Amino acid sequence: MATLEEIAKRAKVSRSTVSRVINNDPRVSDETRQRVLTVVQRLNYHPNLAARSLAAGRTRILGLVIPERVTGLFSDPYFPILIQGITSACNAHDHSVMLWLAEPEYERRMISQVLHNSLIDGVIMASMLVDDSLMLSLIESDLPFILVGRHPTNPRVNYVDVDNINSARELVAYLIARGYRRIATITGPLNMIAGIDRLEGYKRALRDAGVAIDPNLIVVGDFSENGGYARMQELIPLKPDAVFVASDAMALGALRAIRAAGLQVPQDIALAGYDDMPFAERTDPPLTTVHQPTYQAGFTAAETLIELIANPSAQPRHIILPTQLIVRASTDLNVM
Amino acid sequence: MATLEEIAKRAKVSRSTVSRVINNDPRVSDETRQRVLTVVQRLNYHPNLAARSLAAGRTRILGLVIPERVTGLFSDPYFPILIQGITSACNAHDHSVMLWLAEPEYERRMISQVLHNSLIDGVIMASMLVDDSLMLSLIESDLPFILVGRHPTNPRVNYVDVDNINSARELVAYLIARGYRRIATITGPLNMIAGIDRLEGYKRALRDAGVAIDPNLIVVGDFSENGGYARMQELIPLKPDAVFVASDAMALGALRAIRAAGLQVPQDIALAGYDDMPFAERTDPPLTTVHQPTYQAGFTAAETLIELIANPSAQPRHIILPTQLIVRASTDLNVM
DNA sequence: CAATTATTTGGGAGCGCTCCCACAAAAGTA
DNA sequence: TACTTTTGTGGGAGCGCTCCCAAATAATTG
Repeated sequence: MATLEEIAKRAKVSRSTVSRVINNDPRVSDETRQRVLTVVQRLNYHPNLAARSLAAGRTRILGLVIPERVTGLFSDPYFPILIQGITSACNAHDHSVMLWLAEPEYERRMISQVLHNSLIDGVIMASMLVDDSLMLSLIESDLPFILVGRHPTNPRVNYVDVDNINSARELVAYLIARGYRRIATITGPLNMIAGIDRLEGYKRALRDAGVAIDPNLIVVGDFSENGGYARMQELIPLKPDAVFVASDAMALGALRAIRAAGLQVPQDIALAGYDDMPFAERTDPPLTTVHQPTYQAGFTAAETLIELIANPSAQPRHIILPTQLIVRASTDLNVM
Repeated sequence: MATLEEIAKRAKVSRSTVSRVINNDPRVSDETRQRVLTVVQRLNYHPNLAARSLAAGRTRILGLVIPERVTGLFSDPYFPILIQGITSACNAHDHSVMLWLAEPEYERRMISQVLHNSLIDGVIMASMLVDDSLMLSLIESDLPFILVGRHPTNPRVNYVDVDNINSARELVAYLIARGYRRIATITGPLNMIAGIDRLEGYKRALRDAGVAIDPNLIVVGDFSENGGYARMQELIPLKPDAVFVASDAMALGALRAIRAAGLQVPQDIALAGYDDMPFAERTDPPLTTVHQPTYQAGFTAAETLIELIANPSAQPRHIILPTQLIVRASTDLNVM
């Protein structure tokens, strides 16, 4: 494998000049640049990233950390779509991605790998728990990082998120407007900010409309399909007329549970999810839900992180992406 | 951040000795080793990977390349599960993963990134096309790599796979044994080896049973749910009594198409998939399919690659993992 | 036209580690 | 006792790059 020095010799310039050329330093004459580039291409030269990293302290590699407490979480298409957005942005900005799935049994090792890695310029963390220990370590470290999903308390933490509270509120307000009154909810895990916020949105909608909040109609789920099935089974005897489920994956399970009980959606129970996963428009009946731009969130997170790496003293970024209420037949027979 | 030299000074030994300790070299006295380890822990020292890589030429990082031609391919849970297996093995062997989703528009750049990266010790490629250009480059390079999915022609290429031909044959043979005769198939893409092999298994089963192969009953799909829906619509007018769909994701689409046509599974058309994805047991009716150990495939691929890196002159590895026919109600009302 | 400034180039130092060789001390052998 | 072997340790060289400073050359200015 060719080295800088070889290219230099071949192009009859110094190591430094070649380095300038491959790093797009303007202080090189066009003539020399051209000569160097020719040799670079002829020898198919690529700089050694390890050496570059060692000398410059930058690698153009982003670390991506995804929790994996619930194995099923990762078979939800949310993360794959998010990853696509991230890798797209990385491709567009000539960066690469290192991936860690946070297996609890290796947590300590992973944390030190990520923090002391010296091979990544920054970290993207997706939907961690509010008290995640890696996140606490990151806050103390000086490694740039960004969350997908807001941090509830620390305003200095960068994040990309959607307005979970208001979008959930809007969805439940819609259910109320449709005439439903006994509205239950299956929440996400309440140690995840998305779970907390969507529940808060549910409560606000009821409060805004003067509908009493019945604690029995609030059951805590785990974002998994099987969890949705089980929680829905608990809700059915309480005879809600509508259920807001905090994720489409859980809604899928809830739908099965309703069917298994011999009830119909939306005639007996109206059902609404959250996420607008690709399958939501193909369920039977199609699922009313909140569209959130998952791919875009990944893309934006990566792009913002790259900016933050270039400019570490920048103001904290709190980016809120727009959502959209998607009404389908699971809450209204007349739609689609 | 601490360096080797600092630890050495603090522990009153040389740089070399510290290096030996952190690399588990036996040529250190227990006493010295203990003293060094104490300092290492007190200072929370972690070797700089870039420096190590530069000096030693090894990084303990594996590259993972996943095709992304069809965006939907990645929202199929197959890849997430595979990735879980890979990262698990990496965790167990103290390795890390760099991820590339092969976006066609960046193909050339990705190839050179992967090949000239000097930051990865080897590459895992998942279900590439048979003539993938990165794979061709890898064959010419001396970077160790392993495929998930066999290579049809080159016996020197390492792979982990299942016996797609025989498992598909077994499934179709089961359909024949159940009395179905007019058996159609929706294949995978025929530029992927899994697509080719599963079709071959289908043909062999028919041939073995002396059932004529009707080319009209063979339609080429793309492993996506929407593709399955569309291909099934084409098949319905041909009135097959059973359909072997080459992936569960496509089978999901096919199931919708059959329902949309007002037909019943399995009474009007029996349906069988392939993969045994988590959702297959939750469809209505549950889906007969072939279980393949996806997580295990990822785990084995990573582990084998790590071995190959340690021992580059090893014999090529062709690892076949076992599959299992899973019979559910979509082919037999009496089951489950 | 001399003096200043801008542009372009070269080479040394050093990033933090591993590998090799040298050497001292301890252990084994004739 | 003198020799070889084993065990443990230290230090130099160097991996391939970037960054800094100096020097040479070209362009600009009063």
